[in-house]
Amino acid sequence: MILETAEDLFSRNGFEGTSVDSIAKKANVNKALIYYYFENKEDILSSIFLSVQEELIEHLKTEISENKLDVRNKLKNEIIYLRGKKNVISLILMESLKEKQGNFLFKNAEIAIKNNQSCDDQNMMVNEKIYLKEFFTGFIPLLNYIAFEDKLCQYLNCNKDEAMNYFLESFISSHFK
Amino acid sequence: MILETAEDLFSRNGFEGTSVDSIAKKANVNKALIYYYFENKEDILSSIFLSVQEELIEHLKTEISENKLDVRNKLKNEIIYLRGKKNVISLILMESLKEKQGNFLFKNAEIAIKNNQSCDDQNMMVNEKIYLKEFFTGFIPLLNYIAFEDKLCQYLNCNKDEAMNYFLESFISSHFK
Amino acid sequence: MILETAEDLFSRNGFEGTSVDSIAKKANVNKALIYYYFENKEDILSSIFLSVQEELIEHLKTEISENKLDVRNKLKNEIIYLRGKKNVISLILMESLKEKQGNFLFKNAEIAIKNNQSCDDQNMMVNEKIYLKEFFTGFIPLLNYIAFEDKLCQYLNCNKDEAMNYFLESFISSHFK
Amino acid sequence: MILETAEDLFSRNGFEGTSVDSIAKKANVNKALIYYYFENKEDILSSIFLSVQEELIEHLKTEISENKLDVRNKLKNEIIYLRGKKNVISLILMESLKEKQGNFLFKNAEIAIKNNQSCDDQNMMVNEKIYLKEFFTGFIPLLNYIAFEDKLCQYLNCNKDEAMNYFLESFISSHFK
DNA sequence: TATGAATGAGTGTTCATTCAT
DNA sequence: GATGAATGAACACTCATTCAT
Repeated sequence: MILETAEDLFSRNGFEGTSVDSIAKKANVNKALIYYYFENKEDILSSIFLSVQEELIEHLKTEISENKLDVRNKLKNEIIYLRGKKNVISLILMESLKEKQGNFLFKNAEIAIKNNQSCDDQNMMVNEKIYLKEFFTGFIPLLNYIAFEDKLCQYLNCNKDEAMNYFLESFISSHFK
Repeated sequence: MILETAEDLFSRNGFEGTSVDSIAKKANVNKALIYYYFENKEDILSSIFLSVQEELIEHLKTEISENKLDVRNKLKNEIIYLRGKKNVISLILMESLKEKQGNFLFKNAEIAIKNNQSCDDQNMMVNEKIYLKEFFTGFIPLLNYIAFEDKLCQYLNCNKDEAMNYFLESFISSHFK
Repeated sequence: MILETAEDLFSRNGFEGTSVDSIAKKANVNKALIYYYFENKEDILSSIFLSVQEELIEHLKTEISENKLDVRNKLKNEIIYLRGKKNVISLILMESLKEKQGNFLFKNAEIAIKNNQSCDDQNMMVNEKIYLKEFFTGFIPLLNYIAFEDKLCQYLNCNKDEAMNYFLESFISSHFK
Repeated sequence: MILETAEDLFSRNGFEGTSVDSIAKKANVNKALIYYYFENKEDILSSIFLSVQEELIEHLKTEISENKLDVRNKLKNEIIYLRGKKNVISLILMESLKEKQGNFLFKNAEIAIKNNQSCDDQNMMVNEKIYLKEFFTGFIPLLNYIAFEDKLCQYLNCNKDEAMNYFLESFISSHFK
């Protein structure tokens, strides 16, 4: 409950823009209790990141098995799945841009890319070239789509399904030439 | 000087992660003087965003004129230009993900996309489809490359020129099929 | 075990500088258990003081019996004995200087002085004059020597035996003219 | 004003037993203002100690000049002078007993002892032996007398002048044999 | 006895902002 | 323009203490 609330607030206002007080209040727990479970505010963030990573690994396993679908439907399912992770995705993108942050985003991209690689071609190594390609034309656009979808639909005054279809079309035609 | 310092600190630590005190100290000005020039902390951020937008418009004008170059060299020049704007790009990406933020990123993308459009085909409207395509397969990857270039090169243990070439290659082959 | 740990931490960091948490952690007991044995934090301190007083009385009894030794050797033995009580002595000196503290130090001095008096001259009352003399030229220098011995040896860069001998010499020649 | 108040509260309740809040309240200043003048709570303590040391050095200079008086009257004047420093003396004694504290007490004792030495015998070095003698039979009893005078008079139910005379008598006869 | 979880009030410290000059 | 001083509210974090089991 604390972690869910923290994730929500962090993703809305950023890590520094969220007070532990506000987490406590929204999660309906005593502030001191938060410090009973977490060493400090940073530890809350780390815990969120840790559980995301575990979930990602778990998710990638299940993904491999549903091989029957075509690319478009696979991606559609992926987007629907990722929408549920919108908050944490925004948070990761946001915090990864800061100086102090570690390589959480890069590491997770590596995990995901390695996983995809192993489907297509078992022998291919994840070298810099592949990493950069997958990262900037696959990973980043996808995560940013999830993070910006709502706001952008509002800005463009279009509905989400339409936007998703347009995004899918251009993403597929660009990423899987 | 104040704006430059603020831009630097905001981009490193985020808006909320930066105190007006720290800006004053680093810019070597009295803290109260900052409040003489700016209404409040938010106003500093707005001013940065405003000048970025003006600069973007100016930049897009000059870009049109250098039509002699091929796509690759045009992009290379663009990346070299944008590298000088790394801080503010990180800042915009970072802050645009927050709830309270407006549509600054979307507006600037629109300006840039319209500009590009007008080169290729003056009559084509910037509809949702085009916007989404350009935004997620052009604008976002490019800005994220600028923002993450240094950190990612460190993570992958490769040099910037190599990384840029790989990025350019995959960006061109995906974005300009 | 709790009392020993508390004594140790109180003497190092002072009463207010020591948290019940830190006592529990260092004593390897549950924090709530401390409150099962002691009413509150103050009660821990009182218990320490109480047991010190009991020990003092016991100690003074045994002291009388070993009358065969000369002053110097008696004092030497006393210092060696008191060294084992260094922590609690520091604690008493420290806390006795605070406003809220009672007369624990004065009372114990009285007990000790009365005891000494009764050896020399049973009929002599412990009047103010004697008390003040014994307190400030006997009790206080001795306890402070115990409390400061280690730190002072480090400061003066001398060894403990040497320091003790010098202390004994000046203490005897001043206190037992 | 802040320093005076802090000195007062620190000496009553100890450093850790005094909150910055309480200092601000009693000194009638905004709490944040305290942090405008001092880096942190420790810095307040250091500042007190620093000014004490400066005052001590200044005081020792003036002391040398009034050579006409006999020992007893000199000491009496000294006690009257030190009474005005009662708070800070308690504080120093108290804090010096803690683990984390530096050698402030020892250093000041050294300054004072060196000064006295130079009066009596210019050629005599302040070696360990002299230091220990002066520290434990001179410095410590005197400071403790100042620190405990009031409380002890209350405990013994005697008046201050009487107590001072008794103390002076035993101090002189022990320290200046 | 013993413990994990919980809490209200407090801690030191920093914040954005203002004011008098 | 420019500054040192000032402030109330908030900050992250810890405290002594309690409760349910």
